[in-house]
Amino acid sequence: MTRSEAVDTPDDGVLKTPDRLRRQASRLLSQLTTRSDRLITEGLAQADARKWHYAVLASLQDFGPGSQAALSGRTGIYRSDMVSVLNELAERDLVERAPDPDDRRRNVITISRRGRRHLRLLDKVLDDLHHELLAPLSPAEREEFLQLLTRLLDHHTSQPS
Amino acid sequence: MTRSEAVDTPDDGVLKTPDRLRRQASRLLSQLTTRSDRLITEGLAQADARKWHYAVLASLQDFGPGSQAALSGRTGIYRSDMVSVLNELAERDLVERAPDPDDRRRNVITISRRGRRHLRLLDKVLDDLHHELLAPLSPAEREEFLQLLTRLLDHHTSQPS
DNA sequence: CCGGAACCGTTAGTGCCACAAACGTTTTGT
DNA sequence: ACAAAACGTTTGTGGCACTAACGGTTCCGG
Repeated sequence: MTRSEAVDTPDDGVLKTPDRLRRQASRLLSQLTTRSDRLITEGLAQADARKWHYAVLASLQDFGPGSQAALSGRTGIYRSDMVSVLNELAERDLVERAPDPDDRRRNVITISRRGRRHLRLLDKVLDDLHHELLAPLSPAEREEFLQLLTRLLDHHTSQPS
Repeated sequence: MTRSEAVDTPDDGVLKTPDRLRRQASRLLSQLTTRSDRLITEGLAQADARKWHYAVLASLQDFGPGSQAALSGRTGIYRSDMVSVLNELAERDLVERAPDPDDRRRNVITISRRGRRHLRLLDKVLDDLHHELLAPLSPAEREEFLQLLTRLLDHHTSQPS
């Protein structure tokens, strides 16, 4: 009978996480984002895509051709990382990368016909994935959730201090 | 006058992000989490801590000493990564790591007096940081936000399929 | 008109995080 | 008694956000 606890500590806290952790917004955010990222990444992988592909294609579709720097600005992807994203897109013939005759520093990126078709597919795939991601929320709650996220993000992107 | 666009394209979309991206929950989540993580990481760094330190210390305080595997379960930190976290905590004398005489596979991790004091400091620091993180939301909205996050996370941790 | 500053795409590399694989040691189940 | 499992540890992987530096090009001020 060396086990001095088992009586008044009914072995409850085996896998339990402290409440202070459970209620931390930062922790909830990062854990949920981990799940969300995995969901999206795996879903897009089945369409031979990564989430950045979608961002670039959507930006091209909605705002027209642009330089890599412009795409970086629109999508938030770093220009360093943009290179390999465009390599992947170009090698799948979803975009065309051509030197800009007016400014020989630049490449002009254009979405192709296949790119447009692929974008429609990805739109559908992502729609389904987000349905799965937000499954437990009612339509009104989803809207509320997006609003809260947007407000928080706007706040922290405009005044980073 | 070779610039053939500037007229009917009033240079609107320079930094603009497509609405489909702006309204993607997964994207909002990961962007906000990036900001949140940076905020927390930098804030904790000023207290010579990382966020995992807090998770481990809080778990020890709330549920008592435990093996590294138990701490992994409580905090969600992988056992591989737990090693270096405990090294850092032990080298700061915030926890004690001793072999378990009853099961020589295990180490028993115990929070120290200094650890308890440090945990109180971190609690305060994190409280301030979360105040900053959630600044744009009213108290009711913060509660709503936490609820939504919790429900989503619970849903995706219980049934991962 | 010329020289430096700024911009462009690109390469390489950093640090953090979630996670997987394998290993020696020790304990457990049958 | 012997295989299976658990434990702590080391090492490695892949993704992401981000920095630094580079050669090439264009812009701008004197």
